[in-house]
Amino acid sequence: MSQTVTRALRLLTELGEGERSLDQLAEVLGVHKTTALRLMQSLEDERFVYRDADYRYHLGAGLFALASLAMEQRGIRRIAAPHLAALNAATGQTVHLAAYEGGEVVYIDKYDSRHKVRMYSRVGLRAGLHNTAVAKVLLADLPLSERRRAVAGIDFTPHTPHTITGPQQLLAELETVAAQGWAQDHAEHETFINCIGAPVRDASGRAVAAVSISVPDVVAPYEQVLELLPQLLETARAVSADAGAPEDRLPSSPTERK
Amino acid sequence: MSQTVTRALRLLTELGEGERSLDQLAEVLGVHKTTALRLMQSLEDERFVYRDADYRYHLGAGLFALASLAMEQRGIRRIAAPHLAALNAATGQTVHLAAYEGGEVVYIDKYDSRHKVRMYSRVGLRAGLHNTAVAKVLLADLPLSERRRAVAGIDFTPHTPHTITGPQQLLAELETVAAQGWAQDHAEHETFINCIGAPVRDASGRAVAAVSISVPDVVAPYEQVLELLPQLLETARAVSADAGAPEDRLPSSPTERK
DNA sequence: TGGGTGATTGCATTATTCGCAACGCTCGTT
DNA sequence: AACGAGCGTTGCGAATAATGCAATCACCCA
Repeated sequence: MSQTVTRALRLLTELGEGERSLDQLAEVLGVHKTTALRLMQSLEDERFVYRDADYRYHLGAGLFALASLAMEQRGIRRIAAPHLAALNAATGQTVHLAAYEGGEVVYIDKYDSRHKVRMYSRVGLRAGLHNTAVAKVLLADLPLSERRRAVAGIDFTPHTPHTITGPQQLLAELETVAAQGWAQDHAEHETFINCIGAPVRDASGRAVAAVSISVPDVVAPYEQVLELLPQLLETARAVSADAGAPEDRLPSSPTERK
Repeated sequence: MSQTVTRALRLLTELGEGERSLDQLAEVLGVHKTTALRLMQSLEDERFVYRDADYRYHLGAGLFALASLAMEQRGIRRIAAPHLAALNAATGQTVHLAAYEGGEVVYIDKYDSRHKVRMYSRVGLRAGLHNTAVAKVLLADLPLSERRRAVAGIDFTPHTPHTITGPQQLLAELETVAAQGWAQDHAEHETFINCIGAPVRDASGRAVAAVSISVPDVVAPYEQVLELLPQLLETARAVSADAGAPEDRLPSSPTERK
């Protein structure tokens, strides 16, 4: 593990909070400002940061370029985009696209609700593995060994009275999810939000992403959220089809839950 | 300058091209794979990269998170988004948003043409300083000293017969641009593409970004592109107004060129 | 003109990175 | 079932590259 790289990345993360002077950055790392300077010079050289006329550092265009390449590499995002936009337009609700990556589930796209209530989530952030619909969908599709491993690492701190509290319970839930082809988060993450999620499959038949709709209580109660299920499954089906998923892995009509 | 950081960033850039194995990455740097491994471990720790089941490295979610923060910090991008989308929808042409940053001009947003012809540009990439409409707009707004400095650093390699070939010519052109409130690229970058660009100002009155429309010859000739000028200026005006630009810095109707 | 803030550079010290070699793991082959 | 190739990982001395200090420079304001 490289101390130098870790420091440089921490500086980048710090800049994510906003512009910083050299002294402020040195302070963050607890190093001499000379050290911070040289780290920043390298970052500046590669255009990951730039300095404005006041010598303040900002995140730079190199980062954009890289991020936009990364996004393109996730072809599923581009394929999904029009379908997600349509779903967002049709339902007016918050729509997320998430993927499994190295033991965690991260949001890779988001379409905001047309209501004032905004969700606390952002592209690049992790989704809770045991209390979000997208994570359940993705975990449910993993091979059993990896699924167990992922579940074993979860911190089951309850966020709400409905939060799943242990690995056994989650594994059982994942079986249900796998069987029915969709997942829900019934006030498990936030007391006032319900979600439903469905898998998106590519040509390999594996779930490479998950789509979800999130609805706050104030907008619609739980029962009405379930009524959106057909639209969600249809969206997931359309995206999967565009991604070349085999016919027999496409979701059919919703099945009864439990 | 930190060798370690530079290497780590080069690895990230390499991953921008696609997934890579550890050996491939070590090869790129010309170092022992142990060295590459430890750099990557640090990057992985901070979620800038992740490894798939085959131990191949990919760009990771930490990068997305950071880039999306960086985008948010550029408030102008969010403010401009609906107006750019509208301009793109109304004209059907490629629309760019660019900003000046540390001596260069970079694209910070892009809306694709609805025609098959796609432009070679991408969010995060640099725009040529002497052969693009957006750069002319932004350079024209700089204080004279900085403008001269920026112009001094330009490589005036001609791309087309129309490319501006020297600093004097460019500085003169920038005067024109500043006076008329918009810029053009008349086949200066690519023989078959014409652009027009206009400044977006914020509360300080400075040009913090530039909007442009790019049109390939095959879609419409130069003269027709100029007919889009009122729409472009109106868009720039609307974005500037939303960004709190003072009334007297807003563009008025187009003036005659030269 | 002078003092203060903040960035930058030269240099000696040493912590940190580096490459090597050995180990371990997985997978495909015989 | 044993073998071997291919890759990723780890332990450890060698030495390179990062570090902090102090001095210098550049700029702004009183």
